[in-house]
Amino acid sequence: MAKSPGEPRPSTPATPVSRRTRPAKAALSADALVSAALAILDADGLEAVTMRRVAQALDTGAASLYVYVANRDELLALVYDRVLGEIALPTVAAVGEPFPHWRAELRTLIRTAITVLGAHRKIAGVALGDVPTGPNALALAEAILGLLAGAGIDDPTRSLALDLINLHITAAAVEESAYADKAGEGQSEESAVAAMDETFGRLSAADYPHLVSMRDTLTAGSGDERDAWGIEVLLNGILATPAHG
Amino acid sequence: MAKSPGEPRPSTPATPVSRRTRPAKAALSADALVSAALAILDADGLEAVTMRRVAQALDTGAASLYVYVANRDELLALVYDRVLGEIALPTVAAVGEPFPHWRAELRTLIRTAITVLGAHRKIAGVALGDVPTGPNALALAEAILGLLAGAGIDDPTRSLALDLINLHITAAAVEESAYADKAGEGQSEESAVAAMDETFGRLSAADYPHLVSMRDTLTAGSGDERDAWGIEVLLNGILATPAHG
DNA sequence: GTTCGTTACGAACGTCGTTCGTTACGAACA
DNA sequence: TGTTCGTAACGAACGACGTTCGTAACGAAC
Repeated sequence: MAKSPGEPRPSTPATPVSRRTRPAKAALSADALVSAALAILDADGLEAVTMRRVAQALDTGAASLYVYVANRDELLALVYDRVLGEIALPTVAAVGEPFPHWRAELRTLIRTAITVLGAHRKIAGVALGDVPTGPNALALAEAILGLLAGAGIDDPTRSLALDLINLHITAAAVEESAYADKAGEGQSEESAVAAMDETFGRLSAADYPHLVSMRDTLTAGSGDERDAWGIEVLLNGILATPAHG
Repeated sequence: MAKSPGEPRPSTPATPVSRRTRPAKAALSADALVSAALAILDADGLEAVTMRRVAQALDTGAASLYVYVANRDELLALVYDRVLGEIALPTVAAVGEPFPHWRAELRTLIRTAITVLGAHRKIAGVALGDVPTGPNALALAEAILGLLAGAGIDDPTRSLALDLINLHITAAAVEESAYADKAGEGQSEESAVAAMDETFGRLSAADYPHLVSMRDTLTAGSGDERDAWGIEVLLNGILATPAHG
């Protein structure tokens, strides 16, 4: 990259070759930054999304990015909202109207959200804590609320349920992408399971009777099955637990 | 604390003043690193836990830490397990025996875990994805499994429930500490709520009917209430959702 | 008293996020 | 047409990061 830092700037440049000499250079914009950052994220992971790397992809310098984005965290928040935009949202009944298919729709929505977020490395981690308020985050929240309303759930319970569902989506997505990362890093999925199995095998049955007795069960089951079960637990639990319980 | 870096090492040191000249210097150890790291974590947050800073607290150089710890991530994993050790664990019935108080105990355990983890900044974030296998993490898992067994839940369901509960604990803890961080950063909790309220106030009722209609409800309720409700949802949902659905 | 393996550590490498002062541009105006 | 001027763009630099390397200091063993 940077050439030798020795020459401090030629006082009489032979050619005043500005970068603008290059003809068709797309204008910078926040959207362009997000696209570049997302591409790097998918290719090399969250920590590879550095300001320098994004700038390089856009054929410019890192300093130029700060015109469109306050800092790296803001850029990542924008990337997160862009990813949320990939989630297909159901059309939802109007306020006050029941919606019979709410359960199937909500199940699919949560599932899709986890899958989509999980497919983009650990980007979901940026949402843990920073209540996201991007347009796509709001649209997702609106859809979830609509489906819960269609189920006839009252306002206070719906508010709690929205938070819980959002929390579960982001957490499950982070976990899912963490697994995928590990599988891609060299160790196969099987070797990861084997390592876990070995950890349990080493445990003393006196200290950890339940863990040892469940050794086989703990490492069984695919991630998809666990995801699906978790969603059912959430839905069943929400229906069974009115606020002020 | 390094002195001025100007002199590159005197060829004939007037005093061969080694750091060992200092008399009572506690010996380094992994435990000492973890203690120092935890103190910095609590005082200044996760990102302040740098190798240099930990070394400084131990009156040594950053390079010395790598004798006891492979890298920063491993140190953070150790810190995480240390924090898990603060969680009071219930004594649990033997395998096969029912345990009538399982629900109250499990509720308290989950609540305590979230509170303890949440009290140590965003340390819980290091556990999202990296299935923790430290001694305290195993003990916590054993306790949860024991309580679930006391409830008479079958093996496959218990395995799924353990994962789900762990996921919820870590996610809820991260969120809780994120709130606390924000409150400590200057903006009070009220101003954070006010900002959120304003965000909702700006929304068009045509685009986000449910969000707008629930504006008041969404910002109501304390974090503790939300936590408690989430735990009930989990417990009710687990009971209502046997594996193989 | 000398050797030897281990622990400790200063210095350095490459990278990061971010800021600063300056340059180059294109539209507005004379 | 010629000039001005706000702003986008950028190279260089700052301070800090994780980590590695070669060397120095130590305690134990002989």
